[in-house]
Amino acid sequence: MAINPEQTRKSIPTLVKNPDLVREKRTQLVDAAVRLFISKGFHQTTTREIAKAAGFSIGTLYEYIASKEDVLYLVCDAIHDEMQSQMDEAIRTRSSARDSLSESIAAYLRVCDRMQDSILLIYRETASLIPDSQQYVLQNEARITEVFERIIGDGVASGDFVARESKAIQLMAHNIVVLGHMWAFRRWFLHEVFTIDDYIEQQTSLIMGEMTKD
Amino acid sequence: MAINPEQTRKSIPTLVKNPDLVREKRTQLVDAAVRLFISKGFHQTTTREIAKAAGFSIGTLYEYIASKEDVLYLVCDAIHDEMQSQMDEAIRTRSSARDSLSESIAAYLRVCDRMQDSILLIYRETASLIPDSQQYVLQNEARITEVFERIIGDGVASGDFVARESKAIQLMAHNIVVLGHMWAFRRWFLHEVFTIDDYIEQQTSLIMGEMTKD
DNA sequence: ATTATCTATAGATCTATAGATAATGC
DNA sequence: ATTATCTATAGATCTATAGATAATGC
Repeated sequence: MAINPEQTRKSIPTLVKNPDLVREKRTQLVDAAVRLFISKGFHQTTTREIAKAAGFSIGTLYEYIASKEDVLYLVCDAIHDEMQSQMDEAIRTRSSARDSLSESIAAYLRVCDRMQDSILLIYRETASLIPDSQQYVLQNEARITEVFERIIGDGVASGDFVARESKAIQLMAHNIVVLGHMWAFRRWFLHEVFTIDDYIEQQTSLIMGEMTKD
Repeated sequence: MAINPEQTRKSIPTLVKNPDLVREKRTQLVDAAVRLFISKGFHQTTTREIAKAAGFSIGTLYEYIASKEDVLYLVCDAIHDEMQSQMDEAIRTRSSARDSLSESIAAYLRVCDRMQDSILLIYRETASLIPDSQQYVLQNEARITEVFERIIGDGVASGDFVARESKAIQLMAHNIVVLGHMWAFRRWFLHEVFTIDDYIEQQTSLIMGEMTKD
C-alpha cells in the first residue's frame, strides 16, 4: 500500500460507509454552508441552519462530519478546488512569455472577480480552523501562487523577462495573487472607481512594466 | 452648537457620567480586548474574559458599553488610531518627491511590521461589525490611503513622477497600503524568505519603478 | 443485519441585566 | 443623593449525541 508522500488534503471522518453517498451529501453540505458562511459568517451560522439548508437533519449532519469546524475545512478546501479548476481552464501558455503572463494575470483577475465572496470568506475564517487544517489551506494558497512563479520563471529563463533571483520571482508571484484578492477585499473603493477591465489593464501594466523594464 | 460635518468616529453609549473615567476604563478595556481578540478571535472571546482581563467585573463592563460588538468597534478604532499616529510620526516630506515617496513607503511598511497582529485582526473581524460601524472602519482605512495619494499627487504635479490621472494615483496608493497588509497576511511565506528590510527594498523598487518609468 | 436517517435533548455555554452594595460629595 | 461597581442569574442559545425508526439487501 503506497503512501502518498505529499498529502494535500485532509480526510474528514464520516460514519457513513458508502463513499459515493459521502461525496454527494458533502457536496450538498458544502454548497449550503458556503452560502451561509458568506452571508452570516462561520460563528453566526448554527449547525442546525447548515443541516436544514443542506436538506437533512442535524443528526444526519453529524454522520458526515465530526465537528462544526470540519464543515469550515470542507468549505475552504472546496473553494480552493474551484479556484484551481477555474484557473486551469483559463490559463494557457502562449508563444511569448509576455503574452503568457499578461493573459494569465487577466484570466486570474477575472476568476477573482467571480469568486469575490469566497475569497473574502477564506480571509475571514481561515483563522477559525485548527492549526492542522490551516496548514492544508495555506498549501492550497501556495499552489495557486506557484502557477505564476512558473510562468515568470520560464520567461526569465528564456530571456524575455529581466533576470531575477528566485526569491524575487516568488515575491512577484505573491504580489499578483494578492492583487486579485485585493479586488475583493478593497471593493468598497475599487468597484466604485474601476470596472474589472480597467482594473486588469492597470494592474497588468504595473506587473508587466516591472518584468520587462530597462 | 456647531455640528461637525464629517463625523469620523462613532460614539459608543456609556452609563458612566465622568468622561475622564470613561476614557481611562475604555483604554484598559481595549488593551485587554486587543490581546484576547488577537489570540482567540472576537467570537471565541467571552465578555467575562474581557472584563476580567481589563480588571473589572462583567457588570461594570456593561456600564461602559452596551454590547459586545461595541468592544470590537472600540478595538478597531483604537488600532487605526495607533496606525495613524505611528504614520504621522514616521512620515516626513523630503526635498524630492522621489525621496518623500520611497521613505514614506519604508516607514509605512515598518509600521505594518510592528502592527502585524492588529492588521490581521482588522481583516478578520471587520465583517463582525454592524454595517454602520463598518463604515467608520472603512473611513479610517481610506484616510491612511490618502496619505500616499497626496504624496504621489504632489510628485505628479511637480513633474517628478510620470503624469497620471487621479484614478491611477488612487489605485497606486491602495496598492502601497495593501503591500503593507500583505506583509502581515502572507507572513507564512514572506517571513520565511525575506527580512523586513529585504521586503521594503523589493517592494519600494517596484512602486518607484512604476512612478518614474520612461 | 446493516446502513442511513431522524427526533429529542443533555449539557454546557454566554450575553446582558436586575438589584444590592460601596464610595463620593453636597 | 448620586455615581460607580459588584454579585447573581434569567433567558436564550448551540453543539453534539443517544436512542428510535426507516430503508436496503442477504
